[in-house]
Amino acid sequence: MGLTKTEMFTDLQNEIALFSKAFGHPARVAILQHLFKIEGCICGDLVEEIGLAQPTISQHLKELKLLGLIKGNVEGTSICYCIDEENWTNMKKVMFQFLDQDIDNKKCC
Amino acid sequence: MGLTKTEMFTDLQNEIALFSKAFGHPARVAILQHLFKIEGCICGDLVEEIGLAQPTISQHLKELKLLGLIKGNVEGTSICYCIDEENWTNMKKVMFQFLDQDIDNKKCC
DNA sequence: TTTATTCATCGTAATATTGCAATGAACTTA
DNA sequence: TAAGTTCATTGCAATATTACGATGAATAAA
Repeated sequence: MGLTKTEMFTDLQNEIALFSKAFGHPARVAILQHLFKIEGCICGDLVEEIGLAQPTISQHLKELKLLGLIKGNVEGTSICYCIDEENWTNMKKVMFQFLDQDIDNKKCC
Repeated sequence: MGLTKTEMFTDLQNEIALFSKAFGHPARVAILQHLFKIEGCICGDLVEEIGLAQPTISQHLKELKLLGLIKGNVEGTSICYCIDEENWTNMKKVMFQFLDQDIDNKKCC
């Protein structure tokens, strides 16, 4: 029914899923990569950089901001976005722990 | 329109998004965690373990298999699933490179 | 004050995802 | 062969996501 049954899962599992969902669209990946490349803030040229319409970019930025991965500061008529270092570091810890598991399934398969 | 414009992005960006999408549902996170915990194969008890209906689990397994993150071997009437180590390692490389960027945005924000 | 710029929000259309009942396919066992 | 087990597939309903035109809010510049 398009409705994820979050109550059946642990907080950690839901957290991993939420972070992953944020990275689950190439536009958001591109936005984040650009923010890293710029090494600082980005004020305005994301629309040209990515190539989607302005409301679409704005929507993607909103999602990333809601999750806390980026933050935005008003700067005159434009807004300045950058990675939220602290939250990014926390997210990394969670994701690394999930991804970086070693496995030894010689038992079968 | 619900339709991602993949052609606007690089192969890497799309790849990161696809992997992330796979982790973007807590049921798939739980399935993968269980496969790691078991340290080998899992034949059948995933439905009880997760708590969703059998067709739903089957569908999630299919997605993970399609991406290559897990593989399944027929074993009598049941099927034995386990992590595909090689593909998992490759995925890790891609995801780590994306996630593990250091940033120094003292310039603003 | 008027106009321009920048970005957010609203509304809407289209596609995607999630979940499950019903059913089917393949194998095992009696 | 008949019945049981295990898992995949089909079909459907409901919700979520993506994208963008139109519009609005806030500020800057003329």
